[in-house]
This record gives sequence, C-alpha cells and structure tokens, in this order.
Amino acid sequence: MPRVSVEAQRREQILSAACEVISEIGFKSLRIADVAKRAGTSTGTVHYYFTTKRDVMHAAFEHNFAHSLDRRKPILDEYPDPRERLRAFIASYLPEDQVTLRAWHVWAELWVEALHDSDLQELNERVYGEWRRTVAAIIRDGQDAGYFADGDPVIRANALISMIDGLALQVLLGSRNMTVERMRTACDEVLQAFGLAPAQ
Amino acid sequence: MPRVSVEAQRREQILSAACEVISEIGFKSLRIADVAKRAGTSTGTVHYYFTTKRDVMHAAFEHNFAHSLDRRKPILDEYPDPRERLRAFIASYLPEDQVTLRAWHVWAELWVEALHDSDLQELNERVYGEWRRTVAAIIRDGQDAGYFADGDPVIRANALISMIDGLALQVLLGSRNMTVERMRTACDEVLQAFGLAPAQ
DNA sequence: TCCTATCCTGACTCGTCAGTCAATTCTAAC
DNA sequence: GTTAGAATTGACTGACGAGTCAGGATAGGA
Repeated sequence: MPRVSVEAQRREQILSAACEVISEIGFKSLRIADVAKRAGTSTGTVHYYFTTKRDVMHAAFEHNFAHSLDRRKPILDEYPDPRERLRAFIASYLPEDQVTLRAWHVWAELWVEALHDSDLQELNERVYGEWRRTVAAIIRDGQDAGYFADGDPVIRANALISMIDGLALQVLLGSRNMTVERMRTACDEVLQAFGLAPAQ
Repeated sequence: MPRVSVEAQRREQILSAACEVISEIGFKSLRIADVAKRAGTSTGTVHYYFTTKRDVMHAAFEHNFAHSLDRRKPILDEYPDPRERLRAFIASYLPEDQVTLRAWHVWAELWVEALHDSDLQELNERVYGEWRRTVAAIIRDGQDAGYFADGDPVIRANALISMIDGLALQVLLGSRNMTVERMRTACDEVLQAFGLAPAQ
C-alpha cells in the first residue's frame, strides 16, 4: 500500500490560502492560480482536491466559519461572570488584529455571494443561528443572575449582532467616521441602553 | 446642428437597467450584455456612453444612492414631530417593497466591491455621512423638543444605522430567523432602549 | 434635397481563466 | 528493487465576455 494520505492537511493548506486571497483581493477577482500560488502548489493540485472553483469557495467559507468558532470557544469558558463573558465575546469581534480582520473580510464576501446562492444562505443560516444562540444564552445567564435587565434575549441578541455586523462593515471600509474605537463606544452604548452593561 | 441630445435619458435608462441586473444576479455575474438587453439596447450603445464596465458600475451605484435619497426627502418634510419623523424614516428602510429591496441589494454589492476599491469607499463615505447626519439631526430635534433621552446623537445614529444595515442583510439573505417583522421589532426595541421611542 | 454630427449596432478580436489530462514523481509495502 | 496507487505538475483547450470598430441609421438645419 502506497503513501499515507495527505488529503486533510493539503485541503487545510488550500482553504487557508483561499481565505487569505479572498480577504486580500475579493471573491470576484480571485483566480484558482492565486490560491494555488499562495498555497505553494499548482492549479492542478487545487483541482485534484476540489472539483470546481465553487467547491473551493464554499469549503473556504466553511473553513473560515469553523475557525471563527474555535477561536472563541476559550472565551466562553474563561469567564464565569456573564457580564465579563458578554464583554469579552463582543470584544473578540472588533476588527483590530489581522486574523479578525481577515475573517470579517471573508464574511462580507460570503454575504454578498450568498445573495444569489442558496447553499451559502444555508451556511449563513447555520452560522448566524450559532452566533445568535451563543449571545442569547449569555444574556439569559446574565438575566438569571440578576445582572441584566429583563427583556427578550433573542431580540436583543439579534439587535446586538446586527449592529456589530454593520459597524464592522464600516470599519472594514476604512470609514473615517467609524474606527474601531468608535465601534467599541457604540457597542458599549447599546449594552448600556439594553441594561446589559458589564461590571466596571 | 443635428438632433437634440438624448444622452441624459439614455444614461438614466442604462443605469436603471444596471441596478436591476445587479440586484438580480449580482455584480460578479453581471455582463455588459445583460445591462444592454435590460435597457433595450446594444452593448455598443452601453460602451458609447460609458468607457468601461467599471464606469457603468460606479455610475450605477451613484444612481442608486441619489434615488434612495430622493425617495426619502418627502418623509423628512412630511412629519413635523421628530418622533414620527424618526419612525417613518426608519420604516422606509425596511426591505419590504420591491424598490427598497432592490436598493438594498445594490447597496450590499457596493459594500463588498468597495472593500477593494477606494473610489467606492469614497462614495460609501459620502452616502453614509449623509445618512448619519440625517438621523443624528432627527435625534437632536427630538432631544431639543424634550421627547428623546439625552446622549450623543451621533453615536446613537451610528448604532441605529449599523443595526439596520445588519438586520436588512439578514432579511435579504432570506434568513428564517430574520423576517421584516422581526427586523421591525428589533428596531423598536433599540429605539425604546435609547429613549427614542416614537409617540404611540 | 443634401449635409453633418450624433447615435446606434452587432460581429469581431483578444486576453483571461476554469477545468482537463498525459506525463511524472513520490512513498510505502513487499 | 520492484510495484502500485497516490499525489503533483503545468501545458493546453475551450468558453466566455469586455471592449473595438466599421458601417449604418436618424434627425435637424441649410
């Protein structure tokens, strides 16, 4: 029997490269050759593991999603106090560091691609559901502990998440009026207004 | 001297068609031939009025923006009471009717395109500034009239607008968890929380 | 009526790129 | 060392679409 399989690591390598390229030049301009080059391989190899360009892109979106979740897992376990947990969780989405910025870029590309692709809508639905449930759960914990004001946790989670999306988008667009600092301020204001303000 | 100029109306016709096509199949898949067909003309004519595809797209984004503003002008004049004005203005952005949906679609495409195009970032900056100023002005009016709670109107405007963007995006994506009705509810909740709730 | 500038057309060119494939290299087992 | 199947390569093909262009149509003015 020949060689041990390198499929898993080669796919990872390609998808990681794909995410980098998407975030740098965008889905529209991305060529398979770009991904291959970034992954340090050839177009033939990319096609060996993925049938079509669409396959690569879908898998890359999944990859981006899975990693985003993984990166946040520790935060959810680290803070027993729901006030701190909520603050830290939201802070982890601020587009400050390179990794988070890249993830947001890929996200934005996914959204627009999904407008005309029902498979990607399904992915968005899954991801968004996950995110919504996570935030709503923290809010519920905080309410149970008597820290947060009453009110439907799901509506508040939706409002919070959507605002973060919208704010992040403006930051990504390099708006002179929406910096990471202002984004943080806006988040804090809404948390305050919703009675979800973390402890000082 | 020959013929009266048809340039203005022909450009309008082409840009309107371009917006329709963008909203239907997306920027990426859009071909000049699609725009020409939709406008009831030929690719040659499109190139007669616009040098490159990029020109068409940028002009289409401008077109979409200008029309969005025009459509809302009457709302701002119609309601003397800032509470009603804010409610009506926000309601006009709910992606319910065909026209608003189309405008949102084009918006979303602009955002992602702008991630890698500084001219479009400039356009976004202008549009967003306009929007932010408008909402902030209404909030300020409401505060002056003693209807709204105190607090920085610009931060609140930013928070509100971003949330509307994020919510609208999920509605556009056909999320089962984010319908127009839930979007309305989320908006109302934030208005309440910010002490910007319109009169009943 | 002719003239002229504007407007319109669609066939064509030419670059680009996804996807194919035949040839080659590599690795592990025997 | 031989073999078999996995992995890799990059030149090639075929489709596609932006932008060009030469040839016309059209509308007003002289």
